[in-house]
Parts: sequence; structure tokens; C-alpha cells
Amino acid sequence: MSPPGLQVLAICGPTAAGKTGVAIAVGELLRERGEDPVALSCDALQVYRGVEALTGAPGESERAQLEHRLIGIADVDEEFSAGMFARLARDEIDSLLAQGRRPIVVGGTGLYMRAALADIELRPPVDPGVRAAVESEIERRGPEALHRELAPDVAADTHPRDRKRIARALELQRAGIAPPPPGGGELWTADLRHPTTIFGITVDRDELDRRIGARVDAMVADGAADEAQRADAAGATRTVRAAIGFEALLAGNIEAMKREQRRYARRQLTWIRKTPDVRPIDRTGRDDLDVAREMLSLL
RNA sequence: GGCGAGGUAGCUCAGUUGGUAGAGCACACGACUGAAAAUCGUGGUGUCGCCGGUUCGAUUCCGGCCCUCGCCA
Repeated sequence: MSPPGLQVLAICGPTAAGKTGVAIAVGELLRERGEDPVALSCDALQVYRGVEALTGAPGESERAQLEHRLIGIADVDEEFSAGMFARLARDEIDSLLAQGRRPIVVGGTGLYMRAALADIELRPPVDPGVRAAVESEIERRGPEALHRELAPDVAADTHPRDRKRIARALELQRAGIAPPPPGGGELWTADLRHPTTIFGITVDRDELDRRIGARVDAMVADGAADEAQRADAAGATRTVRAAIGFEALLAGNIEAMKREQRRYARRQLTWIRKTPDVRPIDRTGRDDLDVAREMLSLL
């Protein structure tokens, strides 16, 4: 049976904050209420099969406690993107709600979560040949030179040394596709596709850093380095190679991986602070169930 | 113990012909529209080893001391 006004529940937070554990506990409590929740992961790297340890994806026992979707849906030799994710995630959310099932949207990739929750209209991909040409030109002539070829209003919104954004803006321009709206307004809209409560898990800085260290050690113990080597041999795309720890583990540098995870967590926190209508939950020194209870009391 | 080199930011170092100092990394903060665990921006956080001397002024020159490294004993 479908409770009237069933809302989307979203859980964001920096890496190693324990999002998966909290989501499982929330799922447990919701089932006690007679609901039928499903977790939808918003994670740009956990979408890949074969790098579960490296990306800290929920394992078998965790997925047995709460159904997780949008994990392990691409091979490492494929490119994946926010646009592809947006379509899949929105379809999942819509169909779950239609079935009266509660979507628990949980993950650390800010853009992916926004794309799942809000109607940001991401521009379409362009012909791979156009992209390749733009990239090789940037490589050859430097980003500033290509930045000068952008339309003035687009150039004003793009930093002259931001290779990725210059490449994207220029390929859209050459493909005759209108640029995204200026100012990034839609990205931060409070007007979501469905009524949604967004929780942002925070942890005291020192505890977070300890959690990150322990989590990386666990990843390594679970065979993250072997996964990186196998993915490397299997022709991992640059999307996969960008996974924190991919290159570091190929080089055997676990400390570098920890440091990068810490920096990533800081960037995630910046994103979460800016997200409208986030309800912060400090989980310092608290277990998953305790945090889950607080979340449900706030729904 | 003798000789040599060196003590400057959290780390590795540059520099100041005397006017209290700056790079990379780390760190902090921010941006973010089909690569986002990506990419990019802003910020120097400091008893210039310690104590004296010379000087208007010393991190810089002089003396002493402490510490580190190397070579010789």
C-alpha cells in the first residue's frame, strides 16, 4: 500500500561519513512502518562493475539488507556521464513512487544527486570526433587559446585555464548546441522534481579523517589494488581512471590515496553547504541507527 | 674532539649586495549544467635556531652557543 504523499528521502555527506550504513538503518525503520524502501546510489564511480572495493561500493551483505540500484551498471571500458545517470535515476525515482515504494537517494557525487532530484537540463553529448578534435587542440595550443574562441558570454563564465569546461563549452558551440544557462541557477534550484527531504551527514573533522584512513585500509584489504590492475588491463576509460586511488594504488601509494580522499571530502562538504534546504545531521560519535532515528523523526 | 655543509611556512627548499621574506606540495575556503572521486579559482598559515655586538634599522654582517648531516679522529 502506498502511503499518501510519499516523499523522496535523500542522504548526502562526504566520503566515509557512513552514508550506506545510515541508509540501511533508515530502510530498516521504514520497513517497520510498513514501507518498502529502495536505495538509489548517486555515485559516479560505483556505477562501474569490477571496482567495488576500489570505489567502496556496498557489498553483498549490505545489499541484502537494503536493495541498492544504480550500482555496477557499466563496464570499466565504457564512458559514463551525469546525463546518462540523470535519465536512469529519474526513471527509477518516478517508477518507485508510482509503485508506492520509498526512494532513498544516497550518494556522494553532488552533481549526480542534483541531476536525480532536480530537473537540470543537461546538454546532449556531441559527436566523439568533435570532442576529440577540441581536446587535441587544447593539448596543442593550450586552454587560453581555445578560451578565446568561445562566445563572449560563455567565455565570461568559463575560467581560461579550466580545460574540461573549455572543452565542453567549445564542443557544444561547434556542434551548434546552445550553452547551458549562465550563472548555474538551475543547478541550485530548491524546486525539485518531487517533494524531497535532503539530509546532509556531517562528522567532526578529526573523526572524518580517521574514518577515511580506516576506510582506505579496508578497501586495500578487500583487493582494491588488484581491481585497479585488472581494470587497467581491461582498458579502463579515463572516467574510471579518475577514481581516487586508481593511479595511486597502481603505484602502491596508499598514503596518497588517503590524502586525495580527504581532499575530496572537503570538496563534497563545499557542495553540501551550498545545496538548498539540506538538513544537517551531525553523526559524530553516533551509530547508524541513532542517526536513522533522528532522520525519521524529522520527516 | 677536528674539518666541512647546513638550521627560513606543516614538508622540501629559494631569497634578502642590511629596509622583518616566497615557490611547490600540504592545508583552508570557494566555483561547478552529459568527463564531477573530474576540472578550476582565491588565500601565506613564519620569533628566518638561540643570545649578544655593529647599525637609524639585522633573517642578512660579526662573535659566542645549541642542533642536524658528512668526512676525519
